[in-house]
Amino acid sequence: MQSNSAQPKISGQNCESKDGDNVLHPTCLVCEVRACGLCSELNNESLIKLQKITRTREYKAGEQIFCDEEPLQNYATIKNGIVKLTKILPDGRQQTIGLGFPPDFIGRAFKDTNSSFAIALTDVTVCTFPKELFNGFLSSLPKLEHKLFELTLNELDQARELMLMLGQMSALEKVTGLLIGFSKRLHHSNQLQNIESDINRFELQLSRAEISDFLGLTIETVSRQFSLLKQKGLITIENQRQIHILDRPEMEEIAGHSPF
Amino acid sequence: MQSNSAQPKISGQNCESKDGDNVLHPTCLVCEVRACGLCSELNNESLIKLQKITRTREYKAGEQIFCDEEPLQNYATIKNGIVKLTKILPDGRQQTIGLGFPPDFIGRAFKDTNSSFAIALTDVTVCTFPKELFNGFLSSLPKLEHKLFELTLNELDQARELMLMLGQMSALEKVTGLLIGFSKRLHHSNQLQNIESDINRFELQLSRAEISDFLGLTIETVSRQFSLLKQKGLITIENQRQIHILDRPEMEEIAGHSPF
DNA sequence: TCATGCAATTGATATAGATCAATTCATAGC
DNA sequence: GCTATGAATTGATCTATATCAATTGCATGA
Repeated sequence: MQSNSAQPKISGQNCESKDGDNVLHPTCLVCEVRACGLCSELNNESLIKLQKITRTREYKAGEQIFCDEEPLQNYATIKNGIVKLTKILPDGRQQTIGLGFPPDFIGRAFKDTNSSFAIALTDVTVCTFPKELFNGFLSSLPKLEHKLFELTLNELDQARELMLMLGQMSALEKVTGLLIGFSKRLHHSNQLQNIESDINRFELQLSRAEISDFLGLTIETVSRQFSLLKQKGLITIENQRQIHILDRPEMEEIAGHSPF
Repeated sequence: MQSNSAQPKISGQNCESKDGDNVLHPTCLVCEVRACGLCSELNNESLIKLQKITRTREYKAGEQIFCDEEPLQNYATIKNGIVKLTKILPDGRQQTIGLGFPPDFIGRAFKDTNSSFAIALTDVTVCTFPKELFNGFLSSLPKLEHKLFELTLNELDQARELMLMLGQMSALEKVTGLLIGFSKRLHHSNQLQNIESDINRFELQLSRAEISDFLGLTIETVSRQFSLLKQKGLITIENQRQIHILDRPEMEEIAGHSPF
Protein backbone atom coordinates (compact mmCIF):
# COMPACT_ATOMS: atom_id res chain seq x y z
CA MET A 1 0.00 0.00 0.00
CA GLN A 2 2.43 2.62 -1.14
CA SER A 3 1.62 5.93 -2.65
CA ASN A 4 1.74 4.89 -6.27
CA SER A 5 2.88 8.06 -7.80
CA ALA A 6 4.65 11.26 -8.56
CA GLN A 7 4.24 14.36 -6.47
CA PRO A 8 0.92 16.12 -6.84
CA LYS A 9 0.88 19.33 -8.78
CA ILE A 10 0.70 22.38 -6.59
CA SER A 11 -0.54 25.69 -7.85
CA GLY A 12 -1.12 28.50 -5.51
CA GLN A 13 -3.55 31.27 -5.02
CA ASN A 14 -1.27 31.26 -2.10
CA CYS A 15 -0.40 33.96 0.43
CA GLU A 16 0.61 37.38 -0.68
CA SER A 17 -1.15 38.57 -3.76
CA LYS A 18 0.36 41.66 -5.29
CA ASP A 19 -3.01 43.28 -5.49
CA GLY A 20 -2.88 43.86 -1.78
CA ASP A 21 -4.61 42.22 1.06
CA ASN A 22 -8.24 42.81 0.49
CA VAL A 23 -9.02 41.39 -2.91
CA LEU A 24 -10.59 38.05 -3.59
CA HIS A 25 -8.21 35.92 -5.56
CA PRO A 26 -9.35 34.77 -9.01
CA THR A 27 -9.06 31.14 -7.97
CA CYS A 28 -11.77 31.67 -5.40
CA LEU A 29 -13.83 33.79 -7.78
CA VAL A 30 -14.09 30.94 -10.24
CA CYS A 31 -14.12 28.18 -7.65
CA GLU A 32 -16.47 25.33 -8.54
CA VAL A 33 -17.60 24.96 -4.97
CA ARG A 34 -17.41 28.52 -3.75
CA ALA A 35 -21.13 28.67 -3.26
CA CYS A 36 -21.76 25.29 -1.71
CA GLY A 37 -18.72 24.20 0.25
CA LEU A 38 -17.22 25.12 3.54
CA CYS A 39 -16.59 28.62 2.19
CA SER A 40 -20.21 29.24 1.37
CA GLU A 41 -20.86 30.45 4.90
CA LEU A 42 -18.12 33.04 4.78
CA ASN A 43 -18.51 36.65 3.79
CA ASN A 44 -15.98 38.21 1.46
CA GLU A 45 -13.85 39.57 4.23
CA SER A 46 -13.47 36.22 5.96
CA LEU A 47 -12.94 34.45 2.69
CA ILE A 48 -10.11 36.78 1.81
CA LYS A 49 -8.43 35.85 5.07
CA LEU A 50 -8.96 32.15 4.55
CA GLN A 51 -7.80 32.32 1.00
CA LYS A 52 -4.38 33.48 2.07
CA ILE A 53 -3.60 30.16 3.66
CA THR A 54 -5.00 27.94 0.94
CA ARG A 55 -3.36 26.16 -1.94
CA THR A 56 -4.81 24.29 -4.83
CA ARG A 57 -3.44 20.80 -5.33
CA GLU A 58 -4.09 18.23 -7.97
CA TYR A 59 -3.89 14.47 -7.69
CA LYS A 60 -4.00 11.88 -10.45
CA ALA A 61 -6.43 8.96 -10.21
CA GLY A 62 -4.97 6.42 -7.80
CA GLU A 63 -2.78 8.87 -5.90
CA GLN A 64 -2.86 8.95 -2.16
CA ILE A 65 -4.00 12.25 -0.68
CA PHE A 66 -3.23 11.33 2.90
CA CYS A 67 -2.60 8.18 4.84
CA ASP A 68 -3.13 6.46 8.08
CA GLU A 69 0.05 6.98 9.99
CA GLU A 70 1.79 10.18 9.05
CA PRO A 71 0.79 13.29 10.98
CA LEU A 72 -1.87 15.24 9.18
CA GLN A 73 -0.50 18.36 7.52
CA ASN A 74 -3.47 19.71 5.68
CA TYR A 75 -7.21 19.66 5.56
CA ALA A 76 -8.89 20.00 2.21
CA THR A 77 -12.12 20.58 0.37
CA ILE A 78 -12.72 18.69 -2.82
CA LYS A 79 -13.16 21.00 -5.79
CA ASN A 80 -13.22 18.34 -8.44
CA GLY A 81 -13.24 14.56 -8.73
CA ILE A 82 -14.03 11.73 -6.33
CA VAL A 83 -12.08 10.59 -3.28
CA LYS A 84 -12.37 7.35 -1.37
CA LEU A 85 -11.70 7.07 2.35
CA THR A 86 -10.53 3.69 3.39
CA LYS A 87 -9.16 1.75 6.34
CA ILE A 88 -6.48 -0.86 5.82
CA LEU A 89 -5.65 -3.67 8.24
CA PRO A 90 -2.10 -5.02 8.67
CA ASP A 91 -3.16 -8.28 6.98
CA GLY A 92 -4.31 -6.44 3.87
CA ARG A 93 -8.06 -6.45 4.46
CA GLN A 94 -9.53 -3.15 3.52
CA GLN A 95 -12.78 -1.38 4.31
CA THR A 96 -13.79 1.72 2.44
CA ILE A 97 -15.66 3.92 4.87
CA GLY A 98 -16.88 6.63 2.57
CA LEU A 99 -16.66 8.53 -0.68
CA GLY A 100 -16.03 12.23 -1.04
CA PHE A 101 -17.59 14.35 -3.77
CA PRO A 102 -17.24 18.10 -4.29
CA PRO A 103 -17.55 20.09 -2.06
CA ASP A 104 -16.82 17.62 0.77
CA PHE A 105 -14.26 18.37 3.43
CA ILE A 106 -11.58 15.78 4.13
CA GLY A 107 -9.33 15.41 7.16
CA ARG A 108 -9.99 14.88 10.86
CA ALA A 109 -10.48 18.22 12.60
CA PHE A 110 -8.81 18.74 16.00
CA LYS A 111 -6.56 15.73 15.71
CA ASP A 112 -3.05 15.13 14.50
CA THR A 113 -3.63 11.96 12.55
CA ASN A 114 -6.30 10.49 10.39
CA SER A 115 -7.27 6.91 11.02
CA SER A 116 -7.78 6.24 7.35
CA PHE A 117 -6.39 6.74 3.88
CA ALA A 118 -7.76 9.18 1.33
CA ILE A 119 -7.19 8.07 -2.25
CA ALA A 120 -8.14 9.84 -5.46
CA LEU A 121 -10.57 7.71 -7.47
CA THR A 122 -10.47 10.09 -10.40
CA ASP A 123 -8.18 12.99 -11.10
CA VAL A 124 -8.90 15.25 -8.18
CA THR A 125 -8.47 18.93 -7.41
CA VAL A 126 -8.57 20.02 -3.80
CA CYS A 127 -8.16 23.25 -1.95
CA THR A 128 -5.89 22.65 1.04
CA PHE A 129 -5.59 24.45 4.37
CA PRO A 130 -2.56 23.97 6.64
CA LYS A 131 -3.77 22.28 9.79
CA GLU A 132 -2.61 24.76 12.43
CA LEU A 133 -3.70 27.85 10.58
CA PHE A 134 -7.05 26.35 9.75
CA ASN A 135 -7.68 25.41 13.36
CA GLY A 136 -7.01 29.02 14.24
CA PHE A 137 -9.59 30.08 11.71
CA LEU A 138 -12.11 27.70 13.14
CA SER A 139 -11.84 29.30 16.55
CA SER A 140 -12.09 32.82 15.23
CA LEU A 141 -14.86 32.23 12.69
CA PRO A 142 -17.79 30.55 14.43
CA LYS A 143 -19.70 30.32 11.17
CA LEU A 144 -16.91 28.30 9.63
CA GLU A 145 -16.79 25.91 12.56
CA HIS A 146 -20.55 25.62 12.49
CA LYS A 147 -20.60 24.72 8.83
CA LEU A 148 -17.90 22.11 9.34
CA PHE A 149 -19.90 20.71 12.23
CA GLU A 150 -22.93 20.31 10.01
CA LEU A 151 -20.86 18.60 7.34
CA THR A 152 -19.52 16.25 10.02
CA LEU A 153 -23.02 15.40 11.22
CA ASN A 154 -23.96 14.49 7.66
CA GLU A 155 -20.95 12.23 7.48
CA LEU A 156 -21.97 10.57 10.71
CA ASP A 157 -25.48 9.96 9.33
CA GLN A 158 -23.92 8.42 6.25
CA ALA A 159 -21.55 6.24 8.23
CA ARG A 160 -24.48 4.86 10.18
CA GLU A 161 -26.49 4.12 7.06
CA LEU A 162 -23.46 2.29 5.77
CA MET A 163 -23.28 0.30 9.00
CA LEU A 164 -26.84 -0.84 8.44
CA MET A 165 -25.91 -1.90 4.95
CA LEU A 166 -22.76 -3.74 5.99
CA GLY A 167 -24.39 -5.52 8.88
CA GLN A 168 -27.78 -6.46 7.52
CA MET A 169 -28.00 -6.33 3.76
CA SER A 170 -27.61 -9.16 1.26
CA ALA A 171 -25.09 -8.95 -1.57
CA LEU A 172 -27.77 -7.92 -4.06
CA GLU A 173 -29.11 -5.25 -1.75
CA LYS A 174 -25.62 -3.92 -1.16
CA VAL A 175 -24.73 -3.62 -4.83
CA THR A 176 -28.09 -2.11 -5.70
CA GLY A 177 -27.79 0.28 -2.79
CA LEU A 178 -24.36 1.35 -3.94
CA LEU A 179 -25.62 2.18 -7.42
CA ILE A 180 -28.60 4.12 -6.13
CA GLY A 181 -26.53 5.89 -3.51
CA PHE A 182 -23.61 6.71 -5.77
CA SER A 183 -25.88 8.14 -8.43
CA LYS A 184 -27.78 10.26 -5.90
CA ARG A 185 -24.64 11.57 -4.36
CA LEU A 186 -22.98 12.36 -7.69
CA HIS A 187 -26.11 14.00 -9.05
CA HIS A 188 -26.48 16.07 -5.90
CA SER A 189 -22.87 17.18 -6.14
CA ASN A 190 -23.40 18.14 -9.77
CA GLN A 191 -26.53 20.09 -8.98
CA LEU A 192 -24.73 22.09 -6.32
CA GLN A 193 -22.24 23.11 -8.96
CA ASN A 194 -24.90 23.76 -11.61
CA ILE A 195 -23.56 20.94 -13.72
CA GLU A 196 -26.11 19.26 -15.94
CA SER A 197 -26.47 15.56 -15.14
CA ASP A 198 -28.81 12.60 -15.53
CA ILE A 199 -29.21 10.79 -12.24
CA ASN A 200 -29.70 7.48 -14.07
CA ARG A 201 -26.59 7.63 -16.24
CA PHE A 202 -23.19 7.95 -14.69
CA GLU A 203 -19.69 6.59 -14.55
CA LEU A 204 -19.11 4.43 -11.49
CA GLN A 205 -15.55 5.42 -10.71
CA LEU A 206 -14.67 2.29 -8.77
CA SER A 207 -13.09 -0.96 -9.89
CA ARG A 208 -14.82 -4.19 -8.89
CA ALA A 209 -12.12 -4.62 -6.26
CA GLU A 210 -12.86 -1.18 -4.85
CA ILE A 211 -16.57 -1.93 -4.80
CA SER A 212 -15.97 -5.15 -2.93
CA ASP A 213 -13.82 -3.35 -0.36
CA PHE A 214 -16.65 -0.92 0.11
CA LEU A 215 -19.45 -3.45 0.45
CA GLY A 216 -17.65 -6.13 2.43
CA LEU A 217 -17.94 -8.63 -0.44
CA THR A 218 -15.56 -10.24 -2.94
CA ILE A 219 -14.94 -9.14 -6.52
CA GLU A 220 -16.70 -12.23 -7.83
CA THR A 221 -19.82 -11.71 -5.76
CA VAL A 222 -20.03 -8.09 -6.85
CA SER A 223 -19.69 -9.13 -10.45
CA ARG A 224 -22.43 -11.73 -10.09
CA GLN A 225 -24.82 -9.18 -8.64
CA PHE A 226 -24.13 -6.85 -11.57
CA SER A 227 -24.88 -9.70 -13.95
CA LEU A 228 -28.08 -10.41 -12.09
CA LEU A 229 -29.21 -6.79 -12.29
CA LYS A 230 -28.46 -6.74 -16.03
CA GLN A 231 -30.31 -10.01 -16.50
CA LYS A 232 -33.33 -8.58 -14.71
CA GLY A 233 -33.28 -5.66 -17.09
CA LEU A 234 -32.74 -3.13 -14.31
CA ILE A 235 -29.44 -1.72 -15.54
CA THR A 236 -27.09 -1.76 -18.49
CA ILE A 237 -23.32 -1.41 -18.24
CA GLU A 238 -20.99 -0.18 -20.94
CA ASN A 239 -17.22 -0.36 -20.71
CA GLN A 240 -17.48 -1.89 -17.25
CA ARG A 241 -18.16 1.41 -15.52
CA GLN A 242 -20.73 3.34 -17.48
CA ILE A 243 -23.95 2.60 -15.63
CA HIS A 244 -27.44 3.18 -16.94
CA ILE A 245 -30.25 2.60 -14.48
CA LEU A 246 -33.29 1.47 -16.46
CA ASP A 247 -35.80 0.88 -13.67
CA ARG A 248 -34.99 3.17 -10.79
CA PRO A 249 -38.15 2.50 -8.75
CA GLU A 250 -37.48 -1.23 -8.77
CA MET A 251 -33.83 -0.63 -7.88
CA GLU A 252 -34.84 1.57 -4.98
CA GLU A 253 -37.26 -1.10 -3.89
CA ILE A 254 -34.43 -3.63 -3.75
CA ALA A 255 -32.03 -1.26 -2.04
CA GLY A 256 -34.68 -0.54 0.55
CA HIS A 257 -33.20 2.82 1.36
CA SER A 258 -30.17 4.65 0.17
CA PRO A 259 -26.93 4.36 2.05
CA PHE A 260 -25.87 7.95 1.30
CA MET B 1 -41.22 -2.20 17.98
CA GLN B 2 -43.42 -0.36 20.38
CA SER B 3 -42.31 1.49 23.39
CA ASN B 4 -42.67 -1.28 25.91
CA SER B 5 -43.50 0.66 28.96
CA ALA B 6 -44.85 3.19 31.33
CA GLN B 7 -43.97 6.85 31.15
CA PRO B 8 -40.48 7.70 32.30
CA LYS B 9 -40.13 9.41 35.61
CA ILE B 10 -39.48 13.10 35.35
CA SER B 11 -37.86 15.06 38.09
CA GLY B 12 -36.86 18.60 37.55
CA GLN B 13 -34.16 20.97 38.46
CA ASN B 14 -36.32 22.73 36.02
CA CYS B 15 -36.85 26.43 35.26
CA GLU B 16 -37.51 28.85 38.03
CA SER B 17 -35.71 27.98 41.21
CA LYS B 18 -36.86 29.94 44.19
CA ASP B 19 -33.32 30.78 45.12
CA GLY B 20 -33.26 33.27 42.29
CA ASP B 21 -31.54 33.21 38.98
CA ASN B 22 -27.88 32.96 39.72
CA VAL B 23 -27.39 29.90 41.81
CA LEU B 24 -26.24 26.53 40.62
CA HIS B 25 -28.93 23.98 41.27
CA PRO B 26 -28.07 21.07 43.56
CA THR B 27 -28.75 18.58 40.80
CA CYS B 28 -25.89 20.04 38.80
CA LEU B 29 -23.68 20.32 41.86
CA VAL B 30 -23.85 16.60 42.45
CA CYS B 31 -24.06 15.60 38.80
CA GLU B 32 -22.11 12.46 38.00
CA VAL B 33 -20.89 13.86 34.72
CA ARG B 34 -20.61 17.54 35.55
CA ALA B 35 -16.85 17.46 35.08
CA CYS B 36 -16.60 15.33 31.97
CA GLY B 37 -19.68 15.81 29.83
CA LEU B 38 -20.95 18.51 27.57
CA CYS B 39 -21.20 20.82 30.58
CA SER B 40 -17.55 20.47 31.45
CA GLU B 41 -16.64 23.27 29.07
CA LEU B 42 -19.05 25.72 30.63
CA ASN B 43 -18.25 28.18 33.35
CA ASN B 44 -20.66 28.60 36.23
CA GLU B 45 -22.51 31.45 34.65
CA SER B 46 -23.25 29.58 31.43
CA LEU B 47 -24.09 26.45 33.32
CA ILE B 48 -26.65 28.32 35.38
CA LYS B 49 -28.31 29.46 32.16
CA LEU B 50 -28.25 25.99 30.67
CA GLN B 51 -29.51 24.40 33.84
CA LYS B 52 -32.71 26.38 33.61
CA ILE B 53 -33.85 24.47 30.56
CA THR B 54 -32.81 21.02 31.68
CA ARG B 55 -34.77 18.21 33.25
CA THR B 56 -33.65 14.93 34.69
CA ARG B 57 -35.45 11.90 33.33
CA GLU B 58 -35.23 8.26 34.21
CA TYR B 59 -35.89 5.27 32.01
CA LYS B 60 -36.18 1.62 32.97
CA ALA B 61 -34.13 -0.99 31.18
CA GLY B 62 -35.79 -1.69 27.85
CA GLU B 63 -37.60 1.63 27.60
CA GLN B 64 -37.37 3.67 24.46
CA ILE B 65 -35.78 7.07 24.89
CA PHE B 66 -36.54 8.28 21.40
CA CYS B 67 -37.47 6.72 18.11
CA ASP B 68 -37.05 6.91 14.44
CA GLU B 69 -40.07 8.74 13.18
CA GLU B 70 -41.43 11.14 15.71
CA PRO B 71 -40.01 14.67 15.68
CA LEU B 72 -37.18 15.02 18.13
CA GLN B 73 -38.21 16.94 21.22
CA ASN B 74 -35.17 16.74 23.41
CA TYR B 75 -31.48 16.20 23.35
CA ALA B 76 -29.88 14.50 26.32
CA THR B 77 -26.66 13.63 28.08
CA ILE B 78 -26.41 10.29 29.78
CA LYS B 79 -25.80 10.63 33.51
CA ASN B 80 -26.17 6.99 34.37
CA GLY B 81 -26.65 3.66 32.63
CA ILE B 82 -26.11 2.42 29.09
CA VAL B 83 -28.07 3.30 25.96
CA LYS B 84 -28.12 1.54 22.61
CA LEU B 85 -28.66 3.35 19.33
CA THR B 86 -30.21 1.19 16.70
CA LYS B 87 -31.70 1.29 13.22
CA ILE B 88 -34.69 -0.85 12.39
CA LEU B 89 -35.79 -1.83 8.90
CA PRO B 90 -39.45 -2.31 7.94
CA ASP B 91 -38.89 -6.05 7.62
CA GLY B 92 -37.62 -6.28 11.20
CA ARG B 93 -33.90 -6.46 10.56
CA GLN B 94 -32.06 -4.34 13.04
CA GLN B 95 -28.57 -2.86 13.19
CA THR B 96 -27.26 -1.36 16.37
CA ILE B 97 -25.04 1.53 15.39
CA GLY B 98 -23.57 2.45 18.74
CA LEU B 99 -23.68 2.38 22.49
CA GLY B 100 -23.86 5.38 24.77
CA PHE B 101 -22.16 5.54 28.16
CA PRO B 102 -22.06 8.47 30.55
CA PRO B 103 -21.42 11.27 29.69
CA ASP B 104 -22.35 10.77 26.03
CA PHE B 105 -24.72 13.11 24.25
CA ILE B 106 -27.66 11.62 22.36
CA GLY B 107 -29.83 13.18 19.68
CA ARG B 108 -29.12 14.61 16.24
CA ALA B 109 -28.15 18.26 16.49
CA PHE B 110 -29.64 20.70 13.95
CA LYS B 111 -32.23 18.26 12.68
CA ASP B 112 -35.84 17.57 13.50
CA THR B 113 -35.71 13.81 13.48
CA ASN B 114 -33.32 11.10 14.47
CA SER B 115 -32.78 8.32 12.02
CA SER B 116 -32.50 5.77 14.77
CA PHE B 117 -33.93 4.53 18.04
CA ALA B 118 -32.36 5.08 21.45
CA ILE B 119 -33.18 2.34 23.91
CA ALA B 120 -32.14 2.01 27.54
CA LEU B 121 -30.08 -1.14 28.05
CA THR B 122 -29.99 -0.66 31.80
CA ASP B 123 -31.93 1.70 33.99
CA VAL B 124 -30.84 5.05 32.66
CA THR B 125 -30.79 8.61 33.96
CA VAL B 126 -30.42 11.40 31.46
CA CYS B 127 -30.36 15.16 31.59
CA THR B 128 -32.57 16.49 28.81
CA PHE B 129 -32.54 19.79 26.92
CA PRO B 130 -35.53 20.95 24.85
CA LYS B 131 -34.42 21.04 21.25
CA GLU B 132 -35.18 24.64 20.33
CA LEU B 133 -33.80 26.15 23.49
CA PHE B 134 -30.69 24.05 23.30
CA ASN B 135 -30.03 25.06 19.70
CA GLY B 136 -30.24 28.66 20.85
CA PHE B 137 -27.64 27.91 23.48
CA LEU B 138 -25.36 26.34 20.93
CA SER B 139 -25.33 29.53 18.87
CA SER B 140 -24.69 31.76 21.85
CA LEU B 141 -22.11 29.58 23.60
CA PRO B 142 -19.34 28.74 21.14
CA LYS B 143 -17.59 26.60 23.74
CA LEU B 144 -20.66 24.42 24.08
CA GLU B 145 -20.96 23.96 20.35
CA HIS B 146 -17.27 23.23 20.11
CA LYS B 147 -17.47 20.54 22.76
CA LEU B 148 -20.44 18.93 21.05
CA PHE B 149 -18.53 19.04 17.78
CA GLU B 150 -15.64 17.16 19.39
CA LEU B 151 -18.01 14.55 20.81
CA THR B 152 -19.52 14.15 17.35
CA LEU B 153 -16.12 13.65 15.78
CA ASN B 154 -15.42 10.89 18.28
CA GLU B 155 -18.69 9.25 17.36
CA LEU B 156 -17.76 9.44 13.71
CA ASP B 157 -14.41 7.78 14.44
CA GLN B 158 -16.25 5.05 16.30
CA ALA B 159 -18.81 4.53 13.56
CA ARG B 160 -15.99 4.04 11.07
CA GLU B 161 -14.20 1.53 13.27
CA LEU B 162 -17.47 -0.33 13.51
CA MET B 163 -17.79 -0.28 9.72
CA LEU B 164 -14.42 -1.96 9.46
CA MET B 165 -15.59 -4.59 11.91
CA LEU B 166 -18.92 -5.19 10.17
CA GLY B 167 -17.41 -5.36 6.71
CA GLN B 168 -14.22 -7.29 7.26
CA MET B 169 -14.13 -9.21 10.51
CA SER B 170 -14.96 -12.87 11.16
CA ALA B 171 -17.53 -13.87 13.77
CA LEU B 172 -14.84 -14.64 16.33
CA GLU B 173 -13.09 -11.35 15.71
CA LYS B 174 -16.36 -9.49 16.04
CA VAL B 175 -17.35 -11.05 19.35
CA THR B 176 -13.85 -10.66 20.76
CA GLY B 177 -13.74 -7.08 19.56
CA LEU B 178 -17.06 -6.35 21.22
CA LEU B 179 -15.84 -7.64 24.57
CA ILE B 180 -12.59 -5.70 24.39
CA GLY B 181 -14.33 -2.57 23.16
CA PHE B 182 -17.21 -2.70 25.61
CA SER B 183 -14.87 -3.18 28.56
CA LYS B 184 -12.63 -0.29 27.46
CA ARG B 185 -15.54 2.00 26.93
CA LEU B 186 -17.20 1.13 30.23
CA HIS B 187 -13.94 1.41 32.14
CA HIS B 188 -13.21 4.76 30.55
CA SER B 189 -16.66 6.01 31.46
CA ASN B 190 -16.14 4.85 35.03
CA GLN B 191 -12.77 6.52 35.26
CA LEU B 192 -14.20 9.83 34.10
CA GLN B 193 -16.64 9.60 36.99
CA ASN B 194 -14.01 8.45 39.48
CA ILE B 195 -15.76 5.12 39.85
CA GLU B 196 -13.52 2.23 40.76
CA SER B 197 -13.63 -0.52 38.13
CA ASP B 198 -11.68 -3.50 36.82
CA ILE B 199 -11.37 -3.36 33.06
CA ASN B 200 -11.38 -7.16 32.86
CA ARG B 201 -14.54 -7.79 34.89
CA PHE B 202 -17.80 -6.30 33.86
CA GLU B 203 -21.44 -6.94 33.14
CA LEU B 204 -22.17 -7.07 29.43
CA GLN B 205 -25.55 -5.40 29.43
CA LEU B 206 -26.73 -6.90 26.16
CA SER B 207 -28.73 -10.03 25.46
CA ARG B 208 -27.38 -12.45 22.86
CA ALA B 209 -30.02 -11.07 20.49
CA GLU B 210 -28.79 -7.53 21.05
CA ILE B 211 -25.21 -8.59 20.50
CA SER B 212 -26.14 -10.26 17.24
CA ASP B 213 -27.95 -7.10 16.08
CA PHE B 214 -24.83 -5.15 16.85
CA LEU B 215 -22.35 -7.46 15.13
CA GLY B 216 -24.41 -8.45 12.12
CA LEU B 217 -24.53 -12.10 13.22
CA THR B 218 -27.18 -14.47 14.56
CA ILE B 219 -27.80 -15.35 18.19
CA GLU B 220 -26.50 -18.86 17.62
CA THR B 221 -23.27 -17.73 16.04
CA VAL B 222 -22.63 -15.29 18.86
CA SER B 223 -23.27 -18.03 21.40
CA ARG B 224 -20.86 -20.37 19.64
CA GLN B 225 -18.11 -17.75 19.67
CA PHE B 226 -18.61 -17.26 23.40
CA SER B 227 -18.33 -21.01 23.89
CA LEU B 228 -15.16 -21.02 21.83
CA LEU B 229 -13.59 -18.22 23.87
CA LYS B 230 -14.47 -20.04 27.09
CA GLN B 231 -13.05 -23.27 25.71
CA LYS B 232 -9.81 -21.51 24.83
CA GLY B 233 -9.60 -20.30 28.41
CA LEU B 234 -9.70 -16.64 27.39
CA ILE B 235 -12.84 -15.68 29.28
CA THR B 236 -15.30 -16.97 31.84
CA ILE B 237 -18.98 -16.06 31.95
CA GLU B 238 -21.24 -16.15 34.97
CA ASN B 239 -24.97 -15.70 34.85
CA GLN B 240 -24.80 -15.23 31.11
CA ARG B 241 -23.64 -11.62 31.31
CA GLN B 242 -20.91 -11.33 33.90
CA ILE B 243 -17.76 -11.40 31.83
CA HIS B 244 -14.26 -12.00 33.13
CA ILE B 245 -11.47 -11.58 30.63
CA LEU B 246 -8.66 -13.94 31.62
CA ASP B 247 -6.16 -13.28 28.85
CA ARG B 248 -6.56 -9.76 27.62
CA PRO B 249 -3.43 -9.64 25.45
CA GLU B 250 -4.56 -12.70 23.52
CA MET B 251 -8.07 -11.27 23.20
CA GLU B 252 -6.68 -8.01 21.85
CA GLU B 253 -4.56 -9.98 19.44
CA ILE B 254 -7.67 -11.71 18.09
CA ALA B 255 -9.71 -8.50 17.96
CA GLY B 256 -6.89 -6.87 16.03
CA HIS B 257 -7.90 -3.43 17.16
CA SER B 258 -10.72 -2.11 19.21
CA PRO B 259 -13.92 -0.97 17.60
CA PHE B 260 -14.54 1.79 20.14
C1' DT C 1 -40.89 -27.52 45.65
C1' DC C 2 -42.42 -27.64 41.27
C1' DA C 3 -44.38 -25.87 36.90
C1' DT C 4 -43.85 -22.05 33.39
C1' DG C 5 -41.54 -19.42 30.14
C1' DC C 6 -37.94 -17.22 28.06
C1' DA C 7 -32.85 -16.99 27.01
C1' DA C 8 -28.85 -19.46 25.87
C1' DT C 9 -26.59 -23.39 24.25
C1' DT C 10 -25.75 -27.15 21.25
C1' DG C 11 -26.52 -30.09 17.25
C1' DA C 12 -27.86 -31.06 12.32
C1' DT C 13 -28.43 -29.18 8.00
C1' DA C 14 -28.79 -25.60 4.38
C1' DT C 15 -27.07 -21.76 1.89
C1' DA C 16 -25.11 -17.27 0.66
C1' DG C 17 -21.09 -15.85 -0.39
C1' DA C 18 -15.98 -17.07 -0.52
C1' DT C 19 -12.44 -19.35 -2.85
C1' DC C 20 -10.19 -21.44 -6.64
C1' DA C 21 -9.86 -21.83 -11.55
C1' DA C 22 -10.78 -20.88 -16.34
C1' DT C 23 -12.38 -17.86 -19.84
C1' DT C 24 -13.56 -13.59 -21.84
C1' DC C 25 -13.14 -8.77 -22.35
C1' DA C 26 -10.89 -4.25 -22.76
C1' DT C 27 -7.14 -1.33 -23.09
C1' DA C 28 -2.30 -0.18 -24.34
C1' DG C 29 1.72 -0.84 -26.85
C1' DC C 30 3.79 -2.44 -30.94
C1' DG D 1 -4.39 -4.53 -37.09
C1' DC D 2 -2.32 -7.91 -33.54
C1' DT D 3 -0.42 -9.31 -29.08
C1' DA D 4 0.15 -8.72 -24.15
C1' DT D 5 -1.66 -7.61 -19.65
C1' DG D 6 -4.71 -6.78 -16.16
C1' DA D 7 -9.78 -6.53 -15.07
C1' DA D 8 -14.17 -8.63 -15.23
C1' DT D 9 -17.02 -12.49 -15.83
C1' DT D 10 -18.45 -17.14 -15.28
C1' DG D 11 -18.22 -21.81 -13.47
C1' DA D 12 -17.19 -25.41 -9.86
C1' DT D 13 -16.50 -26.20 -5.29
C1' DC D 14 -15.92 -25.13 -0.40
C1' DT D 15 -16.93 -23.07 4.02
C1' DA D 16 -18.41 -19.80 7.48
C1' DT D 17 -22.41 -18.54 9.05
C1' DA D 18 -27.49 -18.91 8.86
C1' DT D 19 -31.39 -21.62 9.68
C1' DC D 20 -34.06 -25.07 11.88
C1' DA D 21 -34.69 -27.95 15.84
C1' DA D 22 -33.92 -29.82 20.38
C1' DT D 23 -32.17 -29.39 24.80
C1' DT D 24 -30.49 -27.08 28.77
C1' DG D 25 -30.30 -23.40 32.06
C1' DC D 26 -32.17 -19.89 34.88
C1' DA D 27 -35.58 -16.85 36.91
C1' DT D 28 -40.41 -16.14 38.39
C1' DG D 29 -44.46 -17.14 40.68
C1' DA D 30 -47.87 -20.53 42.40
